[in-house]
Amino acid sequence: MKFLIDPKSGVPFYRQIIEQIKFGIARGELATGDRLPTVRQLAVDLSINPNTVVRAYRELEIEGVVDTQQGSGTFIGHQKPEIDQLEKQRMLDQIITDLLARASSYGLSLEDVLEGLRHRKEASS
Amino acid sequence: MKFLIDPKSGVPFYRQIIEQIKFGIARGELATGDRLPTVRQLAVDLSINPNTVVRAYRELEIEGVVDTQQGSGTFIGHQKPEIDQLEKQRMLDQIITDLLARASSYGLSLEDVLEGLRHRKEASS
DNA sequence: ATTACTGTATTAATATTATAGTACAATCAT
DNA sequence: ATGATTGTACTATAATATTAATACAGTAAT
Repeated sequence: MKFLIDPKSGVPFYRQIIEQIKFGIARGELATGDRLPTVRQLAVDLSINPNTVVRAYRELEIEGVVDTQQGSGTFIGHQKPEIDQLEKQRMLDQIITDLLARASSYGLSLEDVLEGLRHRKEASS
Repeated sequence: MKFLIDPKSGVPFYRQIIEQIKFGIARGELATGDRLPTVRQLAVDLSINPNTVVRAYRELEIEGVVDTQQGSGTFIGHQKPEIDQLEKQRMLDQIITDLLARASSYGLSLEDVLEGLRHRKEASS
């Protein structure tokens, strides 16, 4: 699984990591027992400080989402985060709200956006 | 439109304000030209400092979501019909590209987004 | 025991957020 | 022109959140 953080989003790095791991689990890309990148490796990949990764992993462990074992690594736990369909819907709402706000500031309507997306869909099929 | 902030959410006040205004626009409750509460009034309503409201409004203006006019107030952004068609199309492409990138990082497909937008459309009609 | 990897802990530095206070400037109704 | 309302600008301060630096400790393979 690939990780990406957006420094301009205003969302703290460690929270972005947490979100991505939760969603990775929700969509089945990460399953129980899977090993996460090491603290140092992910820090290098994202060009951030290892402690920032530590913080993300630790919060996830407190929630029971991951198991960490000193010396061997951090793994996806048995207890799945309560993210499911509701959380996914919330994220979709968030994304669409941002999209529409941005579109409207350029005089683009919901219909314009819908039309644009339909074209994308055709183009990709 | 009523505003509410949750001090316990961990989300900065100014960001909560921004979110609520964007959401209001997205669901049609706030339309172009509508006037937002004054800086001072909203500060009183939410029991926060006026500067915090200022910050929210300023960020929204930078994004082009609202227009502020000293002396008269802050308004939902005026659309700019003088943008030519080509520029509009280019902007739409950009917005959609950004949208899909963000959506896919959360495991949301183009189809998910389309579906979400259709719901918005129904809700607003 | 050594080596190289893992996470852990503590402290320090920096950035962000929120508040307070004060003064200024544009707009509008009168 | 006046007065009331609007947003703007600036400084200062404090609290909190976030990130960084550095040293420590467990695990596993050799």
